[in-house]
Amino acid sequence: MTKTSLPTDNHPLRLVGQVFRTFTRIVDAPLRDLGFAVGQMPVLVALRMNPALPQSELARIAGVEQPSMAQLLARMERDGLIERTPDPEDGRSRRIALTKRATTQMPKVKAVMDATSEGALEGLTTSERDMLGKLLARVAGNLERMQGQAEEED
Amino acid sequence: MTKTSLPTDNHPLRLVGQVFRTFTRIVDAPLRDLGFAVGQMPVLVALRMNPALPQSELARIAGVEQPSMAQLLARMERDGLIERTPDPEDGRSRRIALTKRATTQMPKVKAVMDATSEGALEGLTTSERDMLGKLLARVAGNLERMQGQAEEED
DNA sequence: CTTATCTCAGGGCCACTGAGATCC
DNA sequence: CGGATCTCAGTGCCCCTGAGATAA
Repeated sequence: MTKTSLPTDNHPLRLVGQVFRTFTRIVDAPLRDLGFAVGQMPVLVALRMNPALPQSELARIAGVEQPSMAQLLARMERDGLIERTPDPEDGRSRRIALTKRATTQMPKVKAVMDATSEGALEGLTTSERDMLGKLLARVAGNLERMQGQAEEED
Repeated sequence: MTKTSLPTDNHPLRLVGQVFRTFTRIVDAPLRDLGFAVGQMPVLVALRMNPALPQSELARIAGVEQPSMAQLLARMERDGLIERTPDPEDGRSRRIALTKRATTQMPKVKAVMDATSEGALEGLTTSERDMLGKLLARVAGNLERMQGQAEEED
């Protein structure tokens, strides 16, 4: 029972931060070797499911402001991961798509992510994994709701 | 109803990232109003439990390199949150301690963190919270182990 | 004219590596 | 002399706000 008093926080939320940071640190080097970065994952996933999206939509999906997404996409364009082509139907907008090179590399990216995820979940049964996913989804839902409410209070 | 969440990648790990980012975004503003930042939380918790630690120890606790911690502490010193005093027993080292002002503000910081955590966990029963904590702890343990192994492979 | 989309400019935080200075 | 501790300098990423330009 000793355990240098951590009476203050039993918050699972602290653990979430720790898991996130450690995961990021582990995955950072191999992704960098492939020419990718951790922050790009939401964009990659979105573009794999939907091959041509406007910047505003990507910002919405990733939950960041537009200039933040613009900057992220600028880095990705610089690194040859995406292409921006004019939207024929809207002169203000440009469609974002993965380059051939990025598409080719995607399986390796996915392999890195999957292998690390599998390592992280090692020793958990299928039903435990399922439970973890469901609990996290509920927490994520709560937080999204809280964030939405905060935005209405201008 | 477009519903951005096509269940292609169900990794709980993706959810962890989402939870972490949303949580950070929510607490960021109120903490900033109090003069604190999210990245300082590990330091604050460590210093509240142990009132005078060397920089190297804080870096170890937070799991970052020394220059990263030095920079974080420089910002905290600039903002009047910590003080560095010479270590009487080791001329190379300086002891880091919270300022009176920071100590005074700590309850408010804790209140923000606790309230947001509670909101995030809303609707989860006690046993579900417990389960979530235990599963996350196991995942965190797996990742720490993986990170340790990676470091041995220079 | 108003609104939406994107760009540009500038600021801040947090992480890293590499190269020292200083003390044990 | 090593080795530990911290500083300094430079880099990169990702996020923000505010102020435009341009097209719907």
